[in-house]
Amino acid sequence: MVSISGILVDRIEANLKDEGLPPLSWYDVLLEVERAGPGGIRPFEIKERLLLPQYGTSRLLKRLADAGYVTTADCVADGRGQIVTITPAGRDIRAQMWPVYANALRTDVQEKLTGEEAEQLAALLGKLRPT
Amino acid sequence: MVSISGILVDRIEANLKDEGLPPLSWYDVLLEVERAGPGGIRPFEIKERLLLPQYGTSRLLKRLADAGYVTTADCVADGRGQIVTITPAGRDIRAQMWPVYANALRTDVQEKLTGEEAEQLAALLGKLRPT
DNA sequence: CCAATATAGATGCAAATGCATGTAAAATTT
DNA sequence: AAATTTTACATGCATTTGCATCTATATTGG
Repeated sequence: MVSISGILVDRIEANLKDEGLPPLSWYDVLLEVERAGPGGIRPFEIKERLLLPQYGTSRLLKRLADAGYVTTADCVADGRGQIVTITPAGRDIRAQMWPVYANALRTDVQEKLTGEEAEQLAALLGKLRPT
Repeated sequence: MVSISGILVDRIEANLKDEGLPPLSWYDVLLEVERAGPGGIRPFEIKERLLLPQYGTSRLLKRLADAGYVTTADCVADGRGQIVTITPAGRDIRAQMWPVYANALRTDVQEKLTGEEAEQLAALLGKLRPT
């Protein structure tokens, strides 16, 4: 990543790697799956919410499943689809990632921005997020 | 790219691709090389300014050279190093990329932010940029 | 009901990236 | 000035990404 605001993401990635934790994209997916609760979530929903390409979603989920962080089951309501649910290990690793995520933002960002500026930034970036 | 502000970058990338133009990273490097003027620039300087990994810089420059957008020559003052300069074709392609870049920002960003907000965002992101 | 089309997901192949390491030429140390 | 360390850049290998395409099920139109 180069240019503009990739800096934030790069910092978080670097910190996660230093801690021996998975990349940020895993966090995003795990969060969606965890939020979905026991009913699980369909891969295409993850794709839509995270704006990931279809093949990216497919492979990310494969890696998460291989790592034991999610499980996938055939969807009874739709023979084409799957239902993804989080495992205890998945919950656990996401919990470990969260403070690194937050700290990377707090440490690196607050070094250069005031609290008010950080809030403004968050708000502005939030507005950019496609609906 | 997922998360936070990668959205901006993704949009620009998508627009560049639609126009059949090279990726954003090429723009960044070309801009540095062009700015350096006839004296050229050393790869390690590009690496430092763009926060690219060393191997990434090396390969990016190779692709740019293969595409005919830059030329590399041995550095007389330092036997280890090189001097990179832009070619007319390089200047040209960067000029083609610029409006796409700018428009992607203007179109996608200004749809959701007021002019004032856009300026704030640029200022905040600028502050994050490591020196 | 059948044909055509759309949707969910997987995957082969090529290109890009990350990591570790290699080579060669400074710069520094003693 | 010889030995050591640092700096500049390249590259082999594994992982990841992008693109195109494939399979299978669902939906829609006649």
